[in-house]
Amino acid sequence: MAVSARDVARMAGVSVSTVSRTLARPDQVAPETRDKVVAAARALGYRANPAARSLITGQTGTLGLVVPDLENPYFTSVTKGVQKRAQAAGYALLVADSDEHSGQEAELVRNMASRVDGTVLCSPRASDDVIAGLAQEFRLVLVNRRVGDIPAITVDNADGVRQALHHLRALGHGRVAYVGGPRDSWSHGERLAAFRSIGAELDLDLVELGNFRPYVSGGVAAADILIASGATAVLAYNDLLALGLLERLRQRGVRVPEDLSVVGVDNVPVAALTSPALTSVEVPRMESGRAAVDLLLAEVREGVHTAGATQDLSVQLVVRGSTGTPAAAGGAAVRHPAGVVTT
Amino acid sequence: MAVSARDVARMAGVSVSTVSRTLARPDQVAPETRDKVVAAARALGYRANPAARSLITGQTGTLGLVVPDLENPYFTSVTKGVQKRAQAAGYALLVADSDEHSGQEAELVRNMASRVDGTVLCSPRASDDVIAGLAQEFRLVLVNRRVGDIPAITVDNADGVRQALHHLRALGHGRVAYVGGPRDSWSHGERLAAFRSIGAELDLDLVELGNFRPYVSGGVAAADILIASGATAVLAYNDLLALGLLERLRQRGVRVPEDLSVVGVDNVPVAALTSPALTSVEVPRMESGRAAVDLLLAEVREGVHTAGATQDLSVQLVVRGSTGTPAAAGGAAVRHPAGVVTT
DNA sequence: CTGAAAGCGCTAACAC
DNA sequence: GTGTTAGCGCTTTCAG
Repeated sequence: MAVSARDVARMAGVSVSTVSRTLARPDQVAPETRDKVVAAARALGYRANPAARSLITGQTGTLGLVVPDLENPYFTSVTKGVQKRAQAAGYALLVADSDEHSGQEAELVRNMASRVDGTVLCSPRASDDVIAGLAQEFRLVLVNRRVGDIPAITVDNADGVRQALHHLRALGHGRVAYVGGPRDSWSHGERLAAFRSIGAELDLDLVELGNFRPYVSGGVAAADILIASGATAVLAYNDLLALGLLERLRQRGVRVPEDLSVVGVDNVPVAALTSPALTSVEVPRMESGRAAVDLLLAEVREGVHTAGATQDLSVQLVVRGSTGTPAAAGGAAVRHPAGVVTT
Repeated sequence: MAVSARDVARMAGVSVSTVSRTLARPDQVAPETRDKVVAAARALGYRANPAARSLITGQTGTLGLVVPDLENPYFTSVTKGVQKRAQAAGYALLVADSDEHSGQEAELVRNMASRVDGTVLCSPRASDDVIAGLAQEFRLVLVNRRVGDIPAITVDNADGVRQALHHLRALGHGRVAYVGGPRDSWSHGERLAAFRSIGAELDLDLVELGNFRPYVSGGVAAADILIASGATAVLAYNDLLALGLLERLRQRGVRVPEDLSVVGVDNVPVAALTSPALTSVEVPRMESGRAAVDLLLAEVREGVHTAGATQDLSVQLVVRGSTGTPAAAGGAAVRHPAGVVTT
């Protein structure tokens, strides 16, 4: 067994409660007593047993995180952000992966609930009802999802789509496609809605290609449909999909950006590495994680449900090689001169 | 407060110990009592408090994982493997990231030690002494590191390098460079040693380019030195480095694979997405994580230190577009006809 | 300022 | 088969 407070107490010649008090509120203890205790604790390498502490305080000193897929570089970054912030605040981090399976999310949250002081639920695919139920039972912060007034961190999806479409429009594209993500993804819903409304505003000829799994393979699957659609530009739900598109387009001999322009979302690190490099809407990945932890800790510490405390982070289009002016090929001619400011 | 065993006991009309027993060893309880208890537990949504349980059993039902960098796709995959296996075994997973800082590793392990039943320490950069000390104090399984007879999962680095060099040799390359990873990385040491010995065996003209941080930026930094070295082929410590090489080589107008062949290690998913796609030594990423958990659980369950229980996983070169026969350009002529079998 | 006492929720002997 | 008892290691009143 590890060294306990009793060992420290014995060595320092004080009682267990003094040991506890010394570590919790050093100022309420006589300086010399404190020194003795601290010395003994250090000598023995004492670390308070978190289980025993939890039992009495009701706090675990641990936070939870549930993501759809750890291998998706977007979630990887969010995870890193959450981890760093939690660590900085002295909290440990429990991580679970739902494998893009909406049914598992609630179960995972429930499983970790008794081990954590609060949970960050990132990009959940579960229904509003399920999430609302969870939030009622446990301390929850959502990322990339809005459900009632549950505290949440989101990004300005509509603005990202706006930047992308204005950019494509400015380049002269007339017919633009959207390769959708998971049907149950809230972000997908937001992006699709923005695609429709902003595309209409810009008088763009829109084509929706359907829903695809948010992996490279999804993009590969969507590419042929895209080619057949006659669009000269495409916005993908995320970079993984866009990367899959790029891959298959190359196979099919469709040149990017000469024949077709591609824009992704997330600006994951690998987007810069393909050739041509992928143009993408950068979203603050780590920052979302950090902000979520801040929200969670604010609640934990104040013990209150800071209802409605949310944050909508801004995004920024990063233009790289994969967007360009439509060529003669299958391309629509430039119908409107470029002149739209893309902020 | 959540519902406790006492609530269940009261509702079922039994004692607390019967509740506990019913959940732990249902067969040692009368069927009808069991039914009552189970019904009550379900009705109340009872979940045993893990802190209270830990306190008495000394087990936490949680495993720990420490990696150098969550954003490195290699570690991401290991993490996913660890998470999946832990989850499958009914364990929660605590994750910490040392940010490639060797000094932090011991601290992170210590911090989580009291919250977990054991820790997977992946690719640690710390010294043997530090790690040996840690292992003496806590239950530890190493990944990509061998220290004494601490249980460990490794991959056959020498064989990977062998496959890569034989492949390059078969293609006719005579002068081959190695772009090293972190000096403190055990895998780097293994790969470098194999590069030297196998390179010598093959009568290759070897050039060592030094140590670089295992990121894309490291590869970018190494590329110019590589070009100046006159090598016609290069093996990089890992794919991130290789990707950085590819990026900078393109900028410099060096054609891959015509002028220079590049081989990476890990075969991370993005290796397939560049053009030309990266040839890489595939290592079992998730599998390493799963195997590590299996080792850990074996110890936890048997309570014994299965000293020396280790596993060396095999690897496999994946040949893609980025390796080819050296061209006239800066290239050494084919000095030995290709004829080496690359297994 | 410090110690004694009570108990967090659970499990594990030990009786019955 | 089931209840009673005694803690696990810690924090926290409450006395002194």
